[in-house]
Amino acid sequence: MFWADKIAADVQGPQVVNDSKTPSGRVHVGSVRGVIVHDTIYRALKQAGKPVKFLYGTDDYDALDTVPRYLDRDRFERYLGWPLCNVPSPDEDAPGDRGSDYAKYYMGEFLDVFDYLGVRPEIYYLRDYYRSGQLNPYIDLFLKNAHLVREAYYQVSKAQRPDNWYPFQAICENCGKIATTQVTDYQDGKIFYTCDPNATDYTQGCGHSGWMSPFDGNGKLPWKVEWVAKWQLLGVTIELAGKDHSQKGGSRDVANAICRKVLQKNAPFHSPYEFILVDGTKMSSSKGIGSSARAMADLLPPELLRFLMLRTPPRTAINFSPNYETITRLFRDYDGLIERYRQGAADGDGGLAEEFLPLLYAQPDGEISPYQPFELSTLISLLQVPHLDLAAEVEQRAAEALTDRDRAIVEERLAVGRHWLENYADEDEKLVLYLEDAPAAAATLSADQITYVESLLERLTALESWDGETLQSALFATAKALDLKMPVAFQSIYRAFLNRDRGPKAGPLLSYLDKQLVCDRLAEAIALSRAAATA
RNA sequence: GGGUCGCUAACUCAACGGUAGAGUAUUCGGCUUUUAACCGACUAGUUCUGGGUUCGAAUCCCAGGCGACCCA
Repeated sequence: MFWADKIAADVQGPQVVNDSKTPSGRVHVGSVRGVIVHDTIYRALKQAGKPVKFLYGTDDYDALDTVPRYLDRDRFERYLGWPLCNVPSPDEDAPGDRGSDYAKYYMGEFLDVFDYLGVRPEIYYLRDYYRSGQLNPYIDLFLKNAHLVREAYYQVSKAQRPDNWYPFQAICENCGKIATTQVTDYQDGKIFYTCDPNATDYTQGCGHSGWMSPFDGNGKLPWKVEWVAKWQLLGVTIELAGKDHSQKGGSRDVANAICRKVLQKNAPFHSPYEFILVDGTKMSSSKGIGSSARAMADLLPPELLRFLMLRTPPRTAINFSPNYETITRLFRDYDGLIERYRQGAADGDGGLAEEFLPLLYAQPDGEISPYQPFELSTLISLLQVPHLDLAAEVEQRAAEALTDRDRAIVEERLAVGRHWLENYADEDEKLVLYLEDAPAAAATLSADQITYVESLLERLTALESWDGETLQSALFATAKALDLKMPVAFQSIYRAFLNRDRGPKAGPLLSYLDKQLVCDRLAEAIALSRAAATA
């Protein structure tokens, strides 16, 4: 059974799936996994006919704890420690509500990716629940039961809290920071707090202290406590967390304990999900282009990005880096499924065969619409042949006449190929034409290949026109005349010009080059190979 | 130091107590316009190691190794 369906099958009654994100800056692609995992569970529940809501929260009362390196440090440093919803937007003229504040700005960016991926939860902003007073009862409850919260922290994560520690972070009335305040008393609906200069290592409190109401947005519950309050307020029944939070004694563990102790009920269904690794190591947002969610959405069509995230069960790490190998494999796997689906292998016992479930859940709109697949690797290759009529080439290679949908997919794949070549391809993954000097492999032709190239040279010299088709014919005719196998013949060309054993269609490739250069190079390859053979 | 997850064919992964499979790569064969394409076939594994449970273990248990990550 597919992992999401298994989760869906195991729960009873109406479900509320929840996930959330702290919009502290640009979001890297690892965060997309949680989004897709929850969305897939949501879809599986719907598929199973169970009543379900899907919520996604913005933790915008969290403090700004670092200025991302892509922002102006001088401008934002003074807001360190402030709730994200009170920090100004990096671009105050941004459209919609993105100009209003920092949280809305970065959440907006992330939500663009949701939209792209067809993920449509009900979005909420924690600031609204704090300011409107909807969290007041829970704030009161946890402040009154501070001893139980301390106990949970201690028992689960061995974190000692002093007896006068209260689970609340006030927004300092004097300096606006939420990260620096410590609450040491709660009486008659008021907290006593101090804005401690040494509370954090990234910003200083102002030293202010006083009594204040903790309600209506004057501050927040600490994260692990807030989690529990959210569950209760929203009726959450399913919420997974990244494995960093899911360790024994980790934040989820603590939250679960608080839930049991204070609310005396079980926490929502939970399961950890793994990270996305790049070259076997965790990705970090400081690695640049490959890692941002936006960048990945710019490279991959939505169904492919979804497919990448959901075909691997949540507990297994996904290895992904945008190199030739990985990217072409992803498309090949996806297209392979599409092809099998198209061939009518879709029906299983009483529904879609299990192997197609990842395909189904990968569709942003929930409908699989098949097409005639084209290998991305082929298209990438074709893209690099100068002067090639791509549309005609694809048309000609197609097994069946192309439909409009097929053409649209090919166009999309070509766009992926171009984008990849421009932004991700290493030099040795690109086709490099050796225009100046003969590459090393030019000296490695076999005796047969030397004969072939000699014969080819004669034929080429006699050619009147220099177009791709004519050249392609000449290459074939020469091989045929010598009764040489095609791969062997063509290898000599690729070695002489590309320093590799295989390459794209050779005729158009050579037609791009000057005739003299081609002839000189072939002669040079013969000479070099002969010299190497006698040496 | 403690913890979580993982280790299966050359590579990426599947099988989750019942004959270890798939894709890719390799190899071989086919293809008179095909050349990073297509078609076909073969090959591919002490399931990290060592113990244990079981009629039966890749699968469950214990110990160790390696790797990634988390917490201190």
